[in-house]
Parts: sequence; C-alpha cells; structure tokens
Amino acid sequence: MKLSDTLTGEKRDFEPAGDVVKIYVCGVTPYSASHVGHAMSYIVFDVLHRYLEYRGYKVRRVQNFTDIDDKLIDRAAQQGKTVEELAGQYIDEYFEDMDALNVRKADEYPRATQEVPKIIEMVAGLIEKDFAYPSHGDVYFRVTKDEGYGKLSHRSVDQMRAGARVEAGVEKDHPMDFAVWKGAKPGEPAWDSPWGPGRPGWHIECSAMSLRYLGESIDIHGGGQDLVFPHHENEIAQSEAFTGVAPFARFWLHNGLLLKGDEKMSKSLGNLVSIREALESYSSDAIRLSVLKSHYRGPGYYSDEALAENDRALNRFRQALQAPSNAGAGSKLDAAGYKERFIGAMDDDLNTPQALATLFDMARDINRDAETGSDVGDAQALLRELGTAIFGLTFKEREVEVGDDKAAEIQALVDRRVELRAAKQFADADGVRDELTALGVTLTDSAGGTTWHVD
RNA sequence: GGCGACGUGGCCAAGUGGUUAAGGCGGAGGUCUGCAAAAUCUCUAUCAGCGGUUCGAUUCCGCUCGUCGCCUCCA
Repeated sequence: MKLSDTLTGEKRDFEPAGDVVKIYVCGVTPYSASHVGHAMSYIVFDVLHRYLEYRGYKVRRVQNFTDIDDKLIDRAAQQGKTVEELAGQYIDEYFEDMDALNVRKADEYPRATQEVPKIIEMVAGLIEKDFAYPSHGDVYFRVTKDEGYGKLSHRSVDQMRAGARVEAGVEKDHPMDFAVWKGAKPGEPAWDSPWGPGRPGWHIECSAMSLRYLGESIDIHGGGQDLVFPHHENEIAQSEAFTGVAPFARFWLHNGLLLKGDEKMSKSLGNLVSIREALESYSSDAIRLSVLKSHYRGPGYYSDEALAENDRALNRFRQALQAPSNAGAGSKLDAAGYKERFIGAMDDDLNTPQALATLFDMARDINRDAETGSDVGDAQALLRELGTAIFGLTFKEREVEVGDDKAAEIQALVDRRVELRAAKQFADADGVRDELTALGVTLTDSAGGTTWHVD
C-alpha cells in the first residue's frame, strides 16, 4: 500500500521496517472535553490501524496523554483541583468518548507525568552532546546545532525567524530555541532534576515515550496538521539528536483539520463542539461517515446538515444488509470485485471516499439483485465486514427512547389503521397515519404487516 | 512577510493528459405500492479566470482572483 509522507512530500510504498508496524500518535492534553476535531483525528488513525491489520500486519500503536502543561496547571488552580485530578477526569472522559465513537484502544497510553525519568535522561543526553543548554532553570534545545531543523515543515530557521513572535525576556541563544525542560514556578507541580525542580517541555515527552515504547525508529508518526510545526519538527530534532538514529519516523501522517463554517474549530474562536454534544444528536456511524467521506489529508467541515445527511445515507446500508437473500438461487451476486476495488482504494493512501463509494455501489447492487430473488449473501457479508471491521461502523439504527405508555398509545393507533386498511377505508387510515406522523412515527407497510419507528 | 494546501454539478466529495468526470445528499420524472415509506431505473457538471507546454489538459507549468491552515497552545 502507499502512504503519503509529510516529510518528503511524497506518496510512496509502505512496508514496516520490522515484523510489527510501529505507530505513534500524539494524544490530547486533558484539560477540557474532547471535541469533534479530536474525533476526526483519532478516527483516521483508528481506520489506519484497522486497515493495516486487515492487510495482515501486526500493529503496535502508542498514544500519549500530555497530562502536565500550562493550561492544565491554570485550569486546575481555577477549579481548586490538583492537576492530577483534572487530567484524570478528562482522560476518563476521553476514553468514554472514544468508546462511544467505536475507536479501538491503542496498545499503550503513556502519560508524561509517568515518564519523567526517561525525559530527564534524554535532556541530560542532549546537553552532553551540546544539543541543549540549561538557562535559568530551563533547558533549551539548540536549533542552530541541528542542520536538519525545519525539514518536516519545509522551512529554514531564517524563514521562521522572520515571522516569529519571539518570547520576550527569555534567556535563549537563538529565538527559535525551544524548551525541553521548564523550571517550576512557585506552587507548580515539579520534579527534581539536575537543573533544579521543573517539568518536561511539551515536545520532549513525545520523543521520550516514542523511544521508550517503540524504539529509536518507528514506522508511522501521526497527528493533526497543526502539530507539524513546531511539535513534530521539534520531536524529530530531539530524537535524532539524542539517538543519532535517523529517521525517527519513516512516515509522517497528518490529518487535515476540522473546520466549522470557514474557520478552524478551536477554543479561541469559541466554536468548539464536544464529542458528547455531537453524540446527543447524531450516531457514531454518522460522525465516522463524515470523516470517511473526505480524504484524511484534506480539511473536514462540521455542520449539522452534513451529519443529518449522513444518517440518511446510512439507511442505504441498513436496507441493503436487511434485503432478503435467496440462498442457493441460480443467480448469485459476486462479491470479489467489490473487495478488490475497496482494497485498491484503501491501498492508495487510505482513499476512504473511494472505498466508501464502493460500499454504496455494493449496497445498490445488493438491493437490485435481492428484488429479483438472487443470492446476495456473500455481498451482504462483505459489506458488513468491510463496514464494521475497517470503517468501524455499527450499522445500528440510532436508538430513540420511547416510553412504554407512549409505545402502547402508538401501537393502538397503528392497530386501528391496520383494521381500517383491511376494511379498505383508506381515507380514514391515512388520517390515522397523519396523527402518527405528528407524533414523529414513521410507518412501513409490507407484505408481512406494518412496522413503525420513531426518528 | 515566509511556508503549505485548496478552488470539480444545488450542497458535500473522489478522480484522470485523450473512450461514459466515482459516490452521498438534494431536485425532476418513471416502476413498485390502495396511498405512502423503502427500493430501483432515467435525467441533473466540461472541472475559478487568463496564458503556456502538448496532436490533445479539468488533470503539467506560470500568472491573477478567492478561500483555508501553519509560522504562538492546539488533533
């Protein structure tokens, strides 16, 4: 299969270096509820993981939690909680959200606060090689010492300097030098180190965790496009400087960002939609579909219209999966071609829109052939397998709570209409249906009787 | 200012140097159904604009216009 690599800018053949595909994905900073932008990113890497396994690879995926940083410290202080309590709360919520979205668990979820010894080891190693230097309780990475700095984000140190908004009053040798260790201010959580009490810089934790859990060189490093610079650029710099091994990651995969309206969804713009809010109105299938509908490297757009549209589209799959199959019929819908198309699309840098189109084509052909009494069992099984195993869909109807009393009331009306229809009093029957429609009930008449559901 | 991405039907969104430019939603019409719903069939685009390369470009190159992201914490 082919994958795009941000570093080289190329799409090229992917094979893991060893027996296991080693993947590191940058996780969240748990200081507030995860939003649908996070959902998009983790769904993308979930599908990557699922697809690699489908293609027969063993996969080891590691995803961190940045459970110590400025925002966590500030917010914990505001709420009168410890950083640990606050982070723990949102980590729990993160797992609940991902479960609800049917995102499979990574193999490891290391936390920055539990990796401090490894981080200190790296910082010390970087100082020893003169890639880093202590300054006033902090330790900074020396950007000018790294010739390759800027290779991921395709810019030179000089270019960055031109547009950089430089922190004032910080004792750095070069404006672009970044902190690998931050000295603690009074009252902040801190760990002892050779440079005084402090905590890890943001970037170093990912380098340390990737190194500890996956080794010096990994196959795929993933994250949102907004992490390319500075976070991933800095990870490369630290990791390769510390280990002397390159490449730190063989493929850099970055998902596009989720926009709302025409702007990025972000805290500062106040347009965040949390995952739990979205799940109040839409199914996880609909949310996953909105991610799969467009290519992972392009931007996503969040809108209520699109989510509602997805629920309608998903009905096509549910109908096709329920279509009657005439096992042993003379004519049989051959599933092999669809599978080949699906794999061909996914092998091409995870072209989920095209793979999804294959599934829709399959649904249409299943429905058409089922009407003529063909055996569509193989195709239905394939549709279900690809949809659930790789795309992580459930194909379940969104459950709407209907109380027992209301259900009895509805059923009584439905029964009355059935009687009226049997008596061919269609005008009255239609009147009853109007009443039911007003209650949000949709009826379906078929040879087997009348069924109803509430949207 | 620097770096990068993008501009395809009413909306969303794949794709290709040259036979019919996927798919979803929506719209119009037909089949089926007492009527609906569902399903199915048919129809619904010349690919931002201008130049260039080419026998031929929506697809390659340049410019213009427009949009977005990153350059500061961010999936």
